[in-house]
Amino acid sequence: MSQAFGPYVRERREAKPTKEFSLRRVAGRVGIEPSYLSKIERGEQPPPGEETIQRIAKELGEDPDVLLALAGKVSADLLKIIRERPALIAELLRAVRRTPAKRIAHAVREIRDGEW
Amino acid sequence: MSQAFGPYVRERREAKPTKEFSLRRVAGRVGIEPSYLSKIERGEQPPPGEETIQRIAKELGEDPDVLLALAGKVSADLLKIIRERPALIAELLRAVRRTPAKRIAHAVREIRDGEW
DNA sequence: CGAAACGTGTAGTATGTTCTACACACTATG
DNA sequence: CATAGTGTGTAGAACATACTACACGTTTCG
Repeated sequence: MSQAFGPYVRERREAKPTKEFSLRRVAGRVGIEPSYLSKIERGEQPPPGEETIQRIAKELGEDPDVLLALAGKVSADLLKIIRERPALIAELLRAVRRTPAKRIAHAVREIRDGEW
Repeated sequence: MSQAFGPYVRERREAKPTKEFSLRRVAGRVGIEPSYLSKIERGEQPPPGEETIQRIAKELGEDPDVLLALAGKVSADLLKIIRERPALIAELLRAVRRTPAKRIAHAVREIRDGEW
């Protein structure tokens, strides 16, 4: 669960063209110790907490949900959505487990735009 | 988050007609210390871990997802479903956030049975 | 009435999570 | 070449999570 997150972040960060994305500067803007980010990127430490991951995502222009998933986590706001109607949403999630992306996207459109 | 779980479990357990549902016996079958269950039911301790909640749910015939929600948690298998396709499922969940239950149930049926 | 079962109080413990602080050796640059 | 910046190593620490072990007084019931 934690071996994918670090290297991915490193790769994304190093893909940036400017010197503004040195490990130390990114760590500084994210608000963590450089040594901590270093260990995380090399997978020596497990991924940081959600808030820190959100800031890393913003900093690197990555999708927070994807980054959180790589860290084995799920965004707190999604958890809240589930907890508000657990039986219903659990049913929905288990229904989409093996559903092709196309079909889910179609359902999203229907839900949003109203299908009647 | 934790003040609802305990009392709800207590109420459900005490609603059982037989002596097989004494705190001690339930704790025994669930595999935890009676004093621990006692404290949980009175909200003196936070809810137990997911596995324990699952066993309590089974023992009392309750919906595990609902019990987990009362404990401020979400089932690990649902988290896995999200983590497998984070962007897509996150979009789906945020789309259903304020959608009436009826409409979600309709979408579930469509997803399951195929709407074309 | 005595033993078994009851619920609860007290006192811990093991493990995981999420970080900080600082020193070090190397590299790039003005 | 001095200095600023780089990534990393070591050593922890604060806090949360998820429990156990056992003793105590009370109630139930054969």
